[in-house]
Amino acid sequence: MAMSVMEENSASPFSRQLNRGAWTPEEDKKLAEVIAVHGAKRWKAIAAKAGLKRCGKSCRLRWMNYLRPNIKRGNITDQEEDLILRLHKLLGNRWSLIAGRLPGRTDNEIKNYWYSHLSKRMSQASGGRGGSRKREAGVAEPREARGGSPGAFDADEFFDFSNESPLNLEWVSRFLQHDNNQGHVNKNQ
DNA sequence: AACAACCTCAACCGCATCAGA
DNA sequence: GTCTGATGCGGTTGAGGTTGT
Repeated sequence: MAMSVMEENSASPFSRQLNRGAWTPEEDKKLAEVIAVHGAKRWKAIAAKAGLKRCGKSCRLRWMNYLRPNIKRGNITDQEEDLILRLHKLLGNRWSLIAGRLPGRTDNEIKNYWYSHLSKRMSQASGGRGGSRKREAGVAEPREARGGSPGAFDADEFFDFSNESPLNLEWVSRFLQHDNNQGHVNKNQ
């Protein structure tokens, strides 16, 4: 298992012919074309079909964070920022879960926004040290907690408002009510 | 104008989990 | 039940841009 990962994204001699670094418009175009035909799955095969010297993982990331339709680019709104702050307070560094509540935003974008804007502000607000963003989040949880740990707060269930617009006010008010009542629920799971 | 320091964000890495054989 | 490849996620890095001196 580990071998497959190592084989795909390490800098081993076996992968040195792979492109790295920034994607070119040509690569983007090829990738989008292949995904349009074959769908966004089997990334290794997609990379091969597109003739890209990229690993499947890199193709997936590029698609998910940049090329995917409905990606909302540009400034995070005040409403979104407030939501991120509150969701992070509740969920910790579960960026994909937070991103799921912000249509058009990616986990990577939210993570970057957190580290570059919000964590700094949070540490200032709490009299913290500021400075390096490394290791500042502090509320990261064990990996086994991901995907919903049994018995504890089930974020997936909590956020299952499948018939609702993710940003509608009812959901927000439900969330805020929960947050006010159990604001620290995430911390000691 | 030149340089340094800082900031932002796209991309990479390593690991865990999922799913199919 | 085990193995293996694929996928998803959070943490981290580094290039390029911006701001300050």
